[in-house]
Order: sequence, then structure tokens, then C-alpha cells
Amino acid sequence: MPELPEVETLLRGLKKRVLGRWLGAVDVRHPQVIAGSPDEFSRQISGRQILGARRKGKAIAIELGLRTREDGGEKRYLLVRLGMTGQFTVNPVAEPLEPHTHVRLGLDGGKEELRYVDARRFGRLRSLAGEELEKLFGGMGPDAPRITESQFQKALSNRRTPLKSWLMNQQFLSGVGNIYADESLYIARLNPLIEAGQLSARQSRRLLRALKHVLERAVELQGTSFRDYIDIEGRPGNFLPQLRVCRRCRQPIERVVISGRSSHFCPHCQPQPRHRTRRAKAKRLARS
DNA sequence: GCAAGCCTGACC
DNA sequence: GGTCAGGCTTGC
Repeated sequence: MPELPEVETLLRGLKKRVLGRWLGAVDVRHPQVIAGSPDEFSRQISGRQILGARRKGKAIAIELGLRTREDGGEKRYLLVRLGMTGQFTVNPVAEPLEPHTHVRLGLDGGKEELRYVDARRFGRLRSLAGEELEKLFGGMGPDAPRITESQFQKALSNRRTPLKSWLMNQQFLSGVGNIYADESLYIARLNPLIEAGQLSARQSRRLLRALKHVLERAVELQGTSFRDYIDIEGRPGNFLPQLRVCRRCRQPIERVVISGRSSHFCPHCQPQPRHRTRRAKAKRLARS
């Protein structure tokens, strides 16, 4: 299931395999995975050269060059969001299609193609003009692996939403999904229900450190082995049965639902926020 | 029946 | 504006 490290891996793969190549025929086999009109999508992206690819959070934008003068000199971007089961692969055209292959993008002379496969069809492909892309990426918070401490703290301030929801809200910080949100909260020993804006400077530093550590580690391990990487739920990828006890203190892991997402945490190591004392409140007021 | 990411729409 | 529930989808 693609979280940021998986998306980063795809980005690297795309750069390696398709940069400089030309998109030929576009075959949309299941219109649902195209945002907007599938016909327009095909028309807008086919016949263009792949000039680059970049990522923000879990979204990838593939830069497509000018085709002819009739394009009005407009570049296009192919925006890819993998949802939860989306995959992109380069295959020989003659190779049999995997089930759930929804889009085929011909490459160059037509011997190979890019295939979009997505069992659950939560993912979306979309054709965007340059300014549409800038607007979209501009509306997203800083990319999680690159956010600075001051950006992080600023984004947290005054947010009343639970820390867990905050971490997963792409407009504050982009690229964090459920697993890495839980995992970084666990490492930072922070309860998912703490109000985001209530974190002390120290706690937010701890959280950011944990988050970056988890993401970096996951990117490193991608494609080699996840075997020595076990998240809080005990899932290396997500195959192993769930871990029921905290690996730090051996107490049972608790599950709560926050903004419709299940969150796993250790009530002992990540204690519930204490209610604010009058003294703490006075202190806060004095500071502001 | 539950899990996921993201969008829509409803609520204050 | 900020926040959150609901719905999409299918394999386990």
C-alpha cells in the first residue's frame, strides 16, 4: 500500500525508465480512474514527450512537453495518485494484462507501454495545465521529509484537531499516511488524540525527528527488505499478524478511531493528554 | 466487516 | 474557515 516511500520509489523508477520517451496511444479501460473526462485526458496527454517527474507528498506529476503548435504552447502534467492499491509498471505490449489494468499508455514506437493497475480504484490519473498543477501543489503543506522545524511548528500552532488527524491532513504537511503517522507518534511517545496546537516545542521537535526517521528508513528499505522493519501494528509490509502488545513495555496496544481512521497506540508509553491545569493555562497566557 | 487515501458535503 | 463523517472499492 503506497505511502510516501513507495511513491518515492515509483518516482525514481519512472525517471529511470521513461524519461525522454514519448507517449503514444492512450487506452483507458476503466474510466473511473481518470479524474475528469477520459477522452479529454487521452487527447491532452498523448503524443507528448516525458520531460520530467516530481513529487509532492504522495502525488507525482509527470511533465509532458509540447506536441505541436496547435497545443497553444501549453505544457501538460500527468498527475498520478496511487490511492491505496495503485501501481505503475513498464511492460512489453505483448505481455498479458494483469487483472485490474485500467490504463495503458503506449511508449515510443509501441513495443512497450506504461500500465496503471489498481484493484480498488482509489487512485486517480489526471491531466493538468501548468497553473493547475502549481495551484494544487501550492495548496499542499511542505513535503514531510523536507519540512523544517520552524515550518512544522508554525503549521501546528493553534490547530485544535487531534495530532493524528493533523499529521494526515495534506494541507498542513504532505505525504503522511496512517501507518507512518501511528509509527512516528509511537516513537515520539505522543498520544494521537493530543490537540495539535498543544504540543510543546520539545514535543514537536521529537515528533518531527521521529517522522523523518521513519520515512527515511522506509525509503532506504524499499526494494530491499522490510523484514527488519516492523511498525507499531507489527506489519513489516502488511503481511504479518498484528502485534498486540507494545514492544517497549509489553502492554496491550489500544485501537481508537480518529477522523474515521483507526489508530494504534500504547496507552502506557503514549499516555492520554492530562487536562490542563490552571497553572499551565496561566503560564500559557503569560507567554502569549 | 474491515482497511486504506482522498474528495465531497455538512456542520459549527 | 475549520473540522469531520461518509463514500468509494475489493481482497482478506
